[in-house]
Amino acid sequence: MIINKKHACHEALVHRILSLDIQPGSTLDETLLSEEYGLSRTPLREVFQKLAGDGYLSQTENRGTKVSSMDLNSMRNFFQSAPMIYAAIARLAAENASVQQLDDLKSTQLQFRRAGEESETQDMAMYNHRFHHIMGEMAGNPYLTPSLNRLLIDHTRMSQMFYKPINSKERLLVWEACDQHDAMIEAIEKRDTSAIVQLTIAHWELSRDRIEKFVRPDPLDMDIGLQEAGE
Amino acid sequence: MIINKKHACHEALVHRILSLDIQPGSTLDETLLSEEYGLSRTPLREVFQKLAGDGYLSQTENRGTKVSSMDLNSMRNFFQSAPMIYAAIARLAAENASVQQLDDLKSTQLQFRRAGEESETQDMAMYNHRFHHIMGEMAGNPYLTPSLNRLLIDHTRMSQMFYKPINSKERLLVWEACDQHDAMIEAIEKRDTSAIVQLTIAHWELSRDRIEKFVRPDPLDMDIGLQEAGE
DNA sequence: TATGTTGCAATTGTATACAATATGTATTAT
DNA sequence: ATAATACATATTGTATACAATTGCAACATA
Repeated sequence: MIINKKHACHEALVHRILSLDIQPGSTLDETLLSEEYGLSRTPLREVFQKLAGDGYLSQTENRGTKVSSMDLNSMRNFFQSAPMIYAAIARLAAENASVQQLDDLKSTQLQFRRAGEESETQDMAMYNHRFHHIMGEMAGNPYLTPSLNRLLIDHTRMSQMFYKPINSKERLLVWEACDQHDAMIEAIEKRDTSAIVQLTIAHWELSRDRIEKFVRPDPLDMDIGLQEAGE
Repeated sequence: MIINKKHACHEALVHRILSLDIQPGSTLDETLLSEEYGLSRTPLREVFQKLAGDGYLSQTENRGTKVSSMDLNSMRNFFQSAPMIYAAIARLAAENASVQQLDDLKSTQLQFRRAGEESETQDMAMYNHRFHHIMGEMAGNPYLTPSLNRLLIDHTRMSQMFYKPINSKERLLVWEACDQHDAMIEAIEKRDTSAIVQLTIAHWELSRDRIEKFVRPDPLDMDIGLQEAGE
């Protein structure tokens, strides 16, 4: 293997956290995981420290390590700050993106679209995550990327929570989001800052509406609703 | 002692980095520091990991730990993103501050002013740092605070670099900044969001102008300048 | 002289044993 | 029966020995 066990463990944990395989708020067992990934507790703890620094985990002294929780309060904060950061990152990305980064973004977008065609919702969420993570790298602003990455963690986890089962109507929205990615790539290539900001806001609103729609779905048929209320 | 050696080491390193006692870009010796702070390499490395996660240090695999550098590029990024984050944090702080946090802020401001009266520039920079750090806690937005705290690290370090020797004219600006702090406290107390944003922008511009003034000072007397150029 | 190879010293990374702290359970006293 | 204490167990934190990697320098070779 090219990369070492520590990296493998790090990547695996990131994936498991983003995919909600390990639920928000659940505590991690050092001994168990160290055996699972074939390393001793010392390097595993270092992985924990790094993941905690990146916002995946939260550590309490003498009381172990938990996966960062997602309560109502953090969701409120999320919706409050995401648009600003996303827009700022997008503008900087368009200004500073290198060709390698653009290639990286394009190939990620290809994989994202392919996952969409095959309805691999889990993969989609991951490639979407990577897409926006690369945008952060393009921006290259070490003061903003930490915020972006923390937002992305919870954005991806919400995706997993909220739009796992896709019905036929919602599929259209997925393709719209996918097309927006393509448009964003084009805007970055042209260094069109106003276009990328516009697109990013539209992209955000689409995502937000989907989440909102899931949280507050169309009400049931009145008759049924009243019957249930009167039971 | 109340807190343990690990915390003490963490605090000490933070102080030494912010005060430029350890210069940006310099590498840290694990063995040396572990002896200095009386702990073994394992917990010291954990301190390193945490400080790296917070942006104080940067680690490269198999190649040790360095204090985060401050080059021209990072300064550009700093000036680009600081106002946005500061303003957003200030608004949220005014909306969400608790009474304990306000008390904390007030006592920090008292210490800041006292340090100013005694011309303890080092202490001033530290209390100023804490002042704005508390504002971040007041905002209570885990997606924005990491960016704020990264900005504050370099903002404080720039203060140390740039306005160490204070001349009589610049003293007035210091008092202006100090008064702005008081006004900010008042605005937070009144939950006056538009006032706090205004004040924060003014506060930022004052700080920025001082740094700019230092980087690009008033030119020398023309005669002298021409003589030197013709030598 | 420039380049590449080999070996040594220094530094970083990992495993494991041990210490400290927390948690759960049983026992005792009221 | 309940509360408090003490003990046992599990988990986290630290020290240290050992392994792996890097960087440097001396040497050889083209």
